[in-house]
Amino acid sequence: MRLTRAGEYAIRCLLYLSMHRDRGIIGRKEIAEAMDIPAQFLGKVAQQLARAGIIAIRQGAQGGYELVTRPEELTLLSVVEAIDGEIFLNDCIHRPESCDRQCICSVHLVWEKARTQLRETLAGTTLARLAEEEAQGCAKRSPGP
Amino acid sequence: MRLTRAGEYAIRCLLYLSMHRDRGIIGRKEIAEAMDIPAQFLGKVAQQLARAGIIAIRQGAQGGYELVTRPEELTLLSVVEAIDGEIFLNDCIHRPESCDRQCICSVHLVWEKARTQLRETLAGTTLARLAEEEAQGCAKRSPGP
DNA sequence: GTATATAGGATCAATCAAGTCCGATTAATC
DNA sequence: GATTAATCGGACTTGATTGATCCTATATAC
Repeated sequence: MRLTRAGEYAIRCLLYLSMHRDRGIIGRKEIAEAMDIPAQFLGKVAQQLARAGIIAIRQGAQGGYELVTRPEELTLLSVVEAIDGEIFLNDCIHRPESCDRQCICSVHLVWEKARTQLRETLAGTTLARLAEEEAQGCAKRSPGP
Repeated sequence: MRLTRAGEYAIRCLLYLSMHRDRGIIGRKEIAEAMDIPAQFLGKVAQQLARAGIIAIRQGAQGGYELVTRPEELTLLSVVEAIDGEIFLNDCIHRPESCDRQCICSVHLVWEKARTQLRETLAGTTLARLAEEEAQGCAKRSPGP
């Protein structure tokens, strides 16, 4: 599973919104410029985030995006899966019907384990924590638990 | 990082070779038929495995492929990386120059951690163990340590 | 020398990623 | 209410990648 650009942009956008939550609605253009995201493309990404219930979109003048999920409850996993779909590492696990071989299952177990680990790692990281670490600056990082 | 078909075929091929190691050189056609791999495509995959020093290829009549790495020492990681290249989950980690943003590093740490976990899981699985589990049949699996 | 079998380069169709364009729509403001 | 600001959302483009297949060259057993 590869994190696409769209997924990366989604994380950046939400990071910005998390760090400026007190300001409410923030324009797409501001976010795009601050976080180096093509503005039009951000529009696409934002639509998906809105459909997933992560942000709210306000159209018209003074419109923009607003976080409607608490950053403490927003995990990287939900962000990535809202954009790129469910994480899977190979076709056979995602679509069992694409692989009718019965005896590769020992291999599948390994991939299943790897997938679970990956999802748990992403599920264990909240936007709130990322925003906090960003605010502290890059010099003072901690790898976290 | 997505396991490609080529990677899946490589694993199947090596699994077959591991389970029939005593027979030495085995023809491409036999492997292809037994493991449901397009024969021509297996040729491409085999070339990469040979370049990585995992198998030896014998041309000509009675030619075929032979395992030259001990299955006990052959890990899923080395197989996958021989075929699909080094595992990475996003561009920014693979090519740091593609992302000159300084303050996404807290995010990068998470991806780095996930990547390391994934590689360790794959590195902890040998072809020997997979072959053994295959031999025992699917009904009697154990998730492993 | 002939039959057998892989090597390796070229090619191809399908899919996907990443992004752009543009008319439609919505909302604030004068 | 007209204007202006801003996003929506579908169509489109471009480039890369995947998953093959075809064909000629080459190597080997017999």
